[in-house]
Parts: sequence; C-alpha cells; structure tokens
Amino acid sequence: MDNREVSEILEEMAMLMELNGDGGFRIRAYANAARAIDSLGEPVAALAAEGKLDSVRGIGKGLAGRIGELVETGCLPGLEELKSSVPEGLMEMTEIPGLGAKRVRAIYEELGIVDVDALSRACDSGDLEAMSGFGRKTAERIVHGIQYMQKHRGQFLCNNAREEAEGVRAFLDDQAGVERLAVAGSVRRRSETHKELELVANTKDPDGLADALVRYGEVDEVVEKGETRLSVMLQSGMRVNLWLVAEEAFATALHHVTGSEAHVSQMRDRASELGLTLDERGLFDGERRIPCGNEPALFEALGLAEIPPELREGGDEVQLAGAGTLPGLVSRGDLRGTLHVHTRHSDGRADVIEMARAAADLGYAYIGICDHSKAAAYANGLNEDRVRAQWEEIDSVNAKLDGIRVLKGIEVDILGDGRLDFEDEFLSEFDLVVASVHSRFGMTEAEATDRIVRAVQNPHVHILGHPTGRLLLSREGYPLDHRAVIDAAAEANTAIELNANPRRLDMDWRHIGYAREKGVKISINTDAHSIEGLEQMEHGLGVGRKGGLTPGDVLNTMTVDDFLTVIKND
DNA sequence: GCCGTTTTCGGCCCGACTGTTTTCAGTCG
Repeated sequence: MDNREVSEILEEMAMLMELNGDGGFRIRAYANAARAIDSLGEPVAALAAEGKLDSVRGIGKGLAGRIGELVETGCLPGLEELKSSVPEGLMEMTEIPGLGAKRVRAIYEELGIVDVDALSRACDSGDLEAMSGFGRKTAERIVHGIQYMQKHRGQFLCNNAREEAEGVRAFLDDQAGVERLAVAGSVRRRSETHKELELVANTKDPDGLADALVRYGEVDEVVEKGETRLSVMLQSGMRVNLWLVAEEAFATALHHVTGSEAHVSQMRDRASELGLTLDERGLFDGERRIPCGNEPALFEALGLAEIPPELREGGDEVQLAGAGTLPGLVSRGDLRGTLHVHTRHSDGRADVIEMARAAADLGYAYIGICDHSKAAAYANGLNEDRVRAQWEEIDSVNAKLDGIRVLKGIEVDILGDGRLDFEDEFLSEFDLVVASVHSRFGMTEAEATDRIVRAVQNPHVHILGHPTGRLLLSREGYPLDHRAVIDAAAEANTAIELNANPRRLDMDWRHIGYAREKGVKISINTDAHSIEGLEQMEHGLGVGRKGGLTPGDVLNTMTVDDFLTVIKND
C-alpha cells in the first residue's frame, strides 16, 4: 500500500466522521495525518515496519497504531463501521462544488436527502433554498454542479484509463493463440477523458480469448457477448470492448475502432471518391479485397500520408494527409527541459536536488523550479525572503550537479485584478516566471479575460500557467475568450502552458491550432509536485500532439542556452 | 487525536471569497 493510498483512506475517514456528525478535532487529526503522509519523503510501509510512524509530525501513538494496521491488513480500524452508518450517497454529494461535509450533513438531517438525484429535486422544488444558511444562489450553484457531474458520470481521466487499458492488454497478451493485439479507441487517440476502453485482437482461439477476459480479475460483469465483440464492465466502472477480428481485417478494424466516428466517416468518403469501399472488415474494390496488412498500408492505399491516431478527430486531417502537409508531431525525445515543478519549499514532496536528479535521470538538460508565491497560503507559498533562500539552495545544487541546469523560477499568483503577487522588480530577478490563477474562479468571461490578458502582458511573465483553471471531470474552468488571450500572448511574446497533469490538460488542445497560427509558443509542463509527477509529461505530450504541436512550437524543446536567451529577451 | 509546553490542558494551517447574514459559517485552493 503506497503513501497516496494510505493518505486517501485517512482522508476518507475524516470526511466520513464529519458526515457522521462526529465533532471536534479528531477529524482534523486524521486530515493532518493524511497530509503528512502525502508529503512524506519515504514509504509509509517502511516506517510502519520499523515502528517509527509516530516520529512523523502529525502522527501520534494512536494513529501510528491504526495506520500500522492499515498498512498491514489493508483495513483502517473503524472505517467499515463508519461506512455502514453513513448513507453511501452523501460522499458523492460532497464532490459537488460548494458542498462540503457540513452542508451535506445539514441537508441530510433536515431534508432526509441521501443522494444526488434527491438533492437535485430539492433544488428544483425550492426546499433547499428554504433551509437556513442556504439561498437561491447556492441552490443554483448546486444545480450547475450536479449537471456537470451527471454529464461526466462514467468518464475517466486519461491516466486511469491508460493504466486500466495497459492492464487488460498485458493480461490478454499472455493468453495462448494471440497473434495481434492493440489498444484502440479514445485511449489510442489520446483524448483527455474516456468512457470505454477498446481493444482489437486477432487470435487463433477467439472463444478462448473471450473466456479469458471474463476471468480477468478486474472484471465485474459481462455486459454483452456477440460474434465479434465482447463487452465487460470492470470493477472501476470502466467498460471494456474486445473486438475479435480476422487477420486480414485487423488493420481496418483497428482503424475503425480507433475512430473517431467523424474521422472514420471522412475516410470512407475518401475511399468512395476512389471508387472503393471501406469498413471495419476491410478495404474493397467491388468484391475484391485490397490487402492492408497494417494501418500505414491502409492509408497508402487511399493515397494518404499516415495519420497519427491523435489527429483522427474529423477535422482537416484527411485533407492534410492527402496534400502531404500533416504536421510532424512533437515527441518525448524532442523535449530538452521540464519547467514548472514544485518542491518541498511550497507544497511539493521532494527537495530541489531530488527533483533535479530525477529530471536528469529522465534525460532533461534543465529543470525550472517554480514554487508557489505568497498569496497561495494554502500551498505554503513563498515570500520574497524564502525565495532568496531557495535561490541560494539552487546555486549550491547547480554547483553540485553536472548535466542538468536548475533554473530559478516561480509560479506567481495572478491576483483578482490581473496584477501579480510579486513586484515587477523582484520578478525580473527570476530565470523563469509562470503566472497562474488559483483563486476567485467565479468571474464573468469579460472579467476573467481582462485579468488573464493583463497578466500575460506583464513583461516579466514568460508563461501563462494552466489558463482556464479547469479540473477535468470535477470543475469547469472559468470562462475565457481564448482568442483574446492568445492574441495578447502573441503580442507580448508570452508562452502558454499546456499543463500535463491529467486532471488539468489545460490549455485545451482545441485552442492549440489558433496559438500555432499566431506563433505563440506552448510549454508542456508537468506541474510535478513529486518525483513521480515528472512522468506526467506523457499525458501533456498526448494532448499536445492531438492539438498538432510540432517540436518548433514547443518552448521546452529548446536548448537551455536558446531558452534563456529567448525568454530573457521578452 | 496531536502537539507542546506555560507539563497535564488548550489550541489546532490560512487567507480569501461567497452567500447569507447583519457578523459569520462554510468552502476552497
């Protein structure tokens, strides 16, 4: 059981106690312990084994015993009892923005509401706003939150979907008789969220492979079983569709199942323009099958350059492939630096030197340390004095390490009116300034756009961080006039971040085309808060490629010298 | 339930925002 899992269970415990109406600071103790373990530099299991859990600040004798049991048995004492006494739906209600444990508890006690649907009805009927402490605006906000939640119910973030998909793929790949196997669908297209997993297989023993999938440990139930497709539901709630296809149809089936629908439809049009027919079973000239051993052969047969899966969204990709003008997409090997990472100085989990070494191990030549500024008090943001102390540390790390350059950066808060959390003179001393919004999300589009544009225009800002503030599947970003922001960035020569955190993936890839058109550089940043967080880069690369990013569009493909020259000349 | 000490109990991360109040509780990052 890793630190994150332990931390999440403790947090769940704290939330359940609060929902249960347990008062007092016992709850806070659990929440504190959760945070302490989340920011722990070493495995909690190792500490537990050594009996040293209570040496962690925030964990005393009592919690040390319980956490020890959790690590050993997977069960936190008291958790199951609490779960059975708190209605299940209350937990989901707390996920609605604006609703915390206290209000959910009040709603439950006064109106007897135990799930999101009943809550939605109470908003409509006016029962909710009649409660003391609630009003019309709160009810409206909750309705909005519920709608967002329902729209995204059954969807999954790309990191979770990719992990599940890889688990299924590896399991199926081990089965006897499997000749060809591939993950398709939206995971292959690198969409930011997913509803279902699609796999395409060619095997000598289709029945055997279908039976194997049903036996897969994560499978909850069989949803559908047909001639060519087996659908199962995983315990995680993710649906898996396994397509069993003949060898000669593998490439066209893979293309069909990869989608998108709009893209596939364009490809069929292309085929019929050539007097051919294309479907999942193959490419045909009348009755005659045109052999396509793999996808490249399929594209070639249609007179097209190979279209990377990421681009298959039914835009202009087929046309570009016909003209031979598809963008040459950026890949991991093109990236020379990783910018915007956090350390223990604010809310990260590793030291400067640990992050720098990890980045060097991943092959980066430079890393930009960008901790939070003072306005981000919740994240232990740095004031000017603490920044200067960090600079000294960075100097000594640079003196110690070969092969990687550590840049002095900051993620400076954009204040409500678009001013920044540090004075210009101080900002000018950093190697790298990322400016981001972390507060006041309730603005109108005009207000939010003015605010962002003003920050982008500041000559000391190099990169606009996560432009919309969205959290995928849980919170919409503030509304923004994206063209106005991109225009301002082009004018001011400010780059825009593509935040690679799978919960953000912000800027949205759909705006990348316009940014490219305007010559705005995009910086693919992990926003890592830990060493493992550095590996989130792949998610940012996926959606960046989806947006058509080429190496030349990306800020952190530059050498460190070019990079510093370019951004210092802003 | 933890911590620190003023050593056996009182305070607990923090500041801002929002909506509901009319001074504040709840939520959030």
